[in-house]
Amino acid sequence: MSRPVVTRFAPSPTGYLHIGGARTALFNWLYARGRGGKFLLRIEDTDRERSTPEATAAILQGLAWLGLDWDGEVVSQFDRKDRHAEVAHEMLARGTAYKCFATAAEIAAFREAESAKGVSYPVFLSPWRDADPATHPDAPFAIRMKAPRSGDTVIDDQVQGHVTIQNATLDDMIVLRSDGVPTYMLAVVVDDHDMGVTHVIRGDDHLNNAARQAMVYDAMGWDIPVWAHIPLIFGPDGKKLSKRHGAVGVHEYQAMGYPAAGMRNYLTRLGWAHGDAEFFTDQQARAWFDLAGIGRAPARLDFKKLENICGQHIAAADDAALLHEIVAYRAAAGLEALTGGQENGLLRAMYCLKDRAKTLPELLEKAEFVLASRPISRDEAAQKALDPVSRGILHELTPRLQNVSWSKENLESILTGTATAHGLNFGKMAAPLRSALAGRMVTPSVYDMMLVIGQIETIARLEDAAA
RNA sequence: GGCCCGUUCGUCUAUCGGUUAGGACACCAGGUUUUCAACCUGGUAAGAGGGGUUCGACUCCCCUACGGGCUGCCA
Repeated sequence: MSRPVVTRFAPSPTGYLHIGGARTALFNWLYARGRGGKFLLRIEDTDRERSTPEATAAILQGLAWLGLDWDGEVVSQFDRKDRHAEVAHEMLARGTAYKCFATAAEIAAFREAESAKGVSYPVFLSPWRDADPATHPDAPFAIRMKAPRSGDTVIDDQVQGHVTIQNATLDDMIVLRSDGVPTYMLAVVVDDHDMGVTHVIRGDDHLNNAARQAMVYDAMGWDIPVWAHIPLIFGPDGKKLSKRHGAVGVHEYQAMGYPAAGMRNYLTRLGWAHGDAEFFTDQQARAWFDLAGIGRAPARLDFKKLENICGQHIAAADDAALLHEIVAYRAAAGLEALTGGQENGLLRAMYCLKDRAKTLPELLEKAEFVLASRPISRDEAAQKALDPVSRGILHELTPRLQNVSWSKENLESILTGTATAHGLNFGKMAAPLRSALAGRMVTPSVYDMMLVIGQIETIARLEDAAA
């Protein structure tokens, strides 16, 4: 009985990929990928005024960054307008739609008159619904769906449950405009049907529309897909997400240095739960994701939790993969590309870097010791750590490091030995060492730094600092 | 205005009529420590309000409040 799952993401190309849209795409992707199904992409570009190729490119880029791959070609809704019109005419032929000659001005006048009379819900009832074709004028007409005027339409939604909408509150929606251009309400249904979409997972701003769309499916005798209307995402203050909240486009999250795996995990968990699972891999997400686990209330963005999750993913990431992600991040953030030497250094240092950073820029900050080259520039705190006494100790240290085999054990005994000789605990001595080696005070362990940059470079930097 | 949806710790959530309402992030206190990150121990903290139904409601029903959505020849 179970047909293969086909889901889709259908953004309109009027801007960047919104974080909420990204989550919708992610849910669709997870659902399909977890079931061996297909995940399709359709660009709803029928609004020629607002659609731009740049926006389409931005959306594709955003999906690519998040690692959401789609099956087949990207479908352009605009390209399918002839098919939409064909369906509208078929509805006409079936008698489930009719020609309406009412002009926009007439409809506007009707609404105005109705609200003036105090009617709170002016549903426009076209006088042409049951008109004799013989009375049709030779004028432009729109095609309206002949919707049921009584009774209820029940949407069986996987997230919202059974939602009942009274048909009397719905007007006969236009499926084909008088200029022959199909409306969105018709196009979605035709496209979803033609593309074989079995599960429609989308924002709950479409919940009410689902009733009208169900009518189109019925009018054409098509199977209604499984519906799942998911709540929107709110800003940290519980208000609708908008630009004043800061980052709303996924590209901004990339530029802030959140790893894609962390974003996927966080976004999956936002509005969906699988028991107490908080941190999980893509494999687990695909295996666990289901419609039943989706919550009904809008969720707020929480950057602290995003960071925490991202930190765990950075720590768990493969070194080479992490390096690639860092390279991409720097490009996205408009930072200078790393040199080959810096990349190699990063790779060697990754083991002591990745479990101390929650974001990529934080990792890079702590990697300064391997990214910088002599002479090491020091920030203010690092300069303060190099007082005369400290310099003296560094100076005294270098010969001891000269003829030693470079291992953590040896370094440990030399450094702690020197510290105790001066009546210092190791913490006191680590400060000038950090300053000398990295030029800053927030770094990996001093042993790790020395091991990574090597004996010669270590001694050179200590001598520089002691001078 | 009408219709539709929603409401558990600050936040994300678990619970699917019977629990001392659990976990995670954040926060606070203490510990560890080589800075940061991390880690260990403990702690503060929730069913919007009001009615029902029931032996028993966070859970089912109704009302109110608040939030959101839809109400276009926009998508």
